[in-house]
Amino acid sequence: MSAPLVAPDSPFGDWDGTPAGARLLQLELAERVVLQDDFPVLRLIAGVDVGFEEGGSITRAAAVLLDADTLEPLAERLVRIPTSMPYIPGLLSFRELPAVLCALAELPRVPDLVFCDGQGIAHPRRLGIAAHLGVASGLPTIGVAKKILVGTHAELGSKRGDQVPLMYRGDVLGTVLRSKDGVRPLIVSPGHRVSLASAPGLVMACVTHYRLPEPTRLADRLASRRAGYSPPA
DNA sequence: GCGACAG
DNA sequence: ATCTTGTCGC
Repeated sequence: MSAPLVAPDSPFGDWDGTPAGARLLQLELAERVVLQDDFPVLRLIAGVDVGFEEGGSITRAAAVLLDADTLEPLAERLVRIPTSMPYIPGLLSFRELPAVLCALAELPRVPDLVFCDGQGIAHPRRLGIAAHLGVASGLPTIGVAKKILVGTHAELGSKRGDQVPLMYRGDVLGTVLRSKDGVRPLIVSPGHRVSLASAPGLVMACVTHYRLPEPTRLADRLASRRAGYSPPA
């Protein structure tokens, strides 16, 4: 048998490398997103996030595996890869996904659900990095962003747990969620194999004493190489 | 044409 | 995201 000539399984298939091509690919991949809950068991949750070194030339992706019930970290992995694309609003996954997939693959076990820093379907073409990660990995994912990319929403209460739908062009694309009293709300949207209705609850179940849920909070600490422990108990 | 714009 | 000390506020 002949050895495969070329088959570098890029997470972007046959992308031509241009921003225009990336947008077209997003439209195709968005059709594969499943917005129904599909995770029979929920024992392991992973959190992923990205950071940079050397003024941006090196991309650092962190993946943390936690026990879904106790939220105790079971394992964490960090990968460093040369940055291949600049940040372009709406095309974030093309810059960060390669590194994220590597870090996720390094985990000792496959998670039942993945929390990703950034938007899920709350995106111009319904394919934020969390949704793209879900379609690319096949895993259930939820996007947990700190800011809105697109969409508007009604006024939000100031107490922990308060939430209002994020609207965009007549559709509900996510939930603006107050994870703690008085803090800036989180923008939660389904990535893949998770419904719009259950995403907020899944995120709140992972919030302890901080604004960010444990999965992405720990991954964020690792990716941004910020040390620090978690005092209050 | 003029802004807005995840990380 | 990242560059960076102290400072205002709950």
